[in-house]
Amino acid sequence: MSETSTDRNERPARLSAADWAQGALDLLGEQGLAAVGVEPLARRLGVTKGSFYWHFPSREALLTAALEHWESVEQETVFGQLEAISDPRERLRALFLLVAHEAKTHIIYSELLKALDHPLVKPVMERVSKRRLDYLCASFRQAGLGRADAQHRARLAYAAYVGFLQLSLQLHQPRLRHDEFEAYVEHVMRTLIP
Amino acid sequence: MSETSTDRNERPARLSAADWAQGALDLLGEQGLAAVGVEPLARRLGVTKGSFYWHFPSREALLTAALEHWESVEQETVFGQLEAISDPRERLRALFLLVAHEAKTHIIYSELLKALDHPLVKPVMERVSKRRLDYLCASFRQAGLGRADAQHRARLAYAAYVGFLQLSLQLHQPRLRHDEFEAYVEHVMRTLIP
DNA sequence: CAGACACCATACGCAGTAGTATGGTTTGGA
DNA sequence: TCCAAACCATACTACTGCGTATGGTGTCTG
Repeated sequence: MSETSTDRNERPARLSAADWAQGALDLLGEQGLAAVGVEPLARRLGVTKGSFYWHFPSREALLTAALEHWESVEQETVFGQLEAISDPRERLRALFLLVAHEAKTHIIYSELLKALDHPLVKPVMERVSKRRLDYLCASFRQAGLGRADAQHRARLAYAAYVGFLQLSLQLHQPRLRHDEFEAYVEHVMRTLIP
Repeated sequence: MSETSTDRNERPARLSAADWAQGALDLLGEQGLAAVGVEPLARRLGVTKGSFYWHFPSREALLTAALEHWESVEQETVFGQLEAISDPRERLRALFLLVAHEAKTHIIYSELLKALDHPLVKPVMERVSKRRLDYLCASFRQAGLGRADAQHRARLAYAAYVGFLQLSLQLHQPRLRHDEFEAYVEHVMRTLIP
């Protein structure tokens, strides 16, 4: 991510605005939005906030940049691989499996979900959630459901996704074993995919 | 809640520990756990923190008391009314409808869900969530599902509940109109109740 | 009526964070 | 080589929150 770093590994590296934004996203995924502060992040990156305020005018600007970057990456990450699959049922299955094997994007999504009261987060999440919901709804329609049913089923499936994230990532729940988890995903797909 | 208040209305009231705990829950439901601070809450109650530290030794103690109170009330509020219904399918329907018409308990539950990283919150939520999940699982079993299916269906239903809370309470989502909302609940029940 | 106790205000110390000001160091290019 | 820009450190101010110390006011009781 950082072109300005030495070939070696770490220490004597100059930072770019993108490095700060990426660091913010890392911290966000690990400890939540509240933990994304200027000084903590600076310590983490091995510099002081004197560096930060050269790249960004404020903490808000950092969050804006980080969220913007996440939102753009999120698009292709989640939906990019699914465009190829033509059969809607198979595509829904693939989507469930993709989402189930928790990637980094989902961790960040989960943390952002917990920070929906923040004015910078809300509009981003509204856009992302709406896109996903619409995609789900369209897929369920293609799978044969009627207009209203598809909408409701999409909402249900998406709520299940969100709830699963919270319960499994945050609460460390009985921490499903791998096979048990696969069985759960199978059950969900059988239940929700027409 | 406060026995020590004047018959009139507000101002010249002495506070009890229970008043502080209730105030903490109110604030928690409105602005999240992070907003439950000693001084902010004191301002809200029209006193200073000098009062607070007479009733509680620390902020932690306040949170502990508030969570304890919430957990005990939560029990009867959610499950109390359902014990009466014998038919498992009808009981599940009633549960869905009860939960769907968002009460105050669910708002607090939702906020606590966003604060699961907090050491005082996690054990409480683990207990509450486990009780609810077990209850759901047992009901699905009584409704005819096998052992594994009941467990998975319970997990799915509970995830849908959690996700619905986050999406509808936090994100103000297209903000379902009343009839549309009822239709959604109907769809969920048709889909999830065997 | 006079303590005694419950409840509260005021004032303080300490720590953490946002943001500013300013000067120092490194780097690339003329 | 030398300058200018990019990058960073240090040292501040201001604010907010937790917790403590201490003294004040209302109320109940003997």
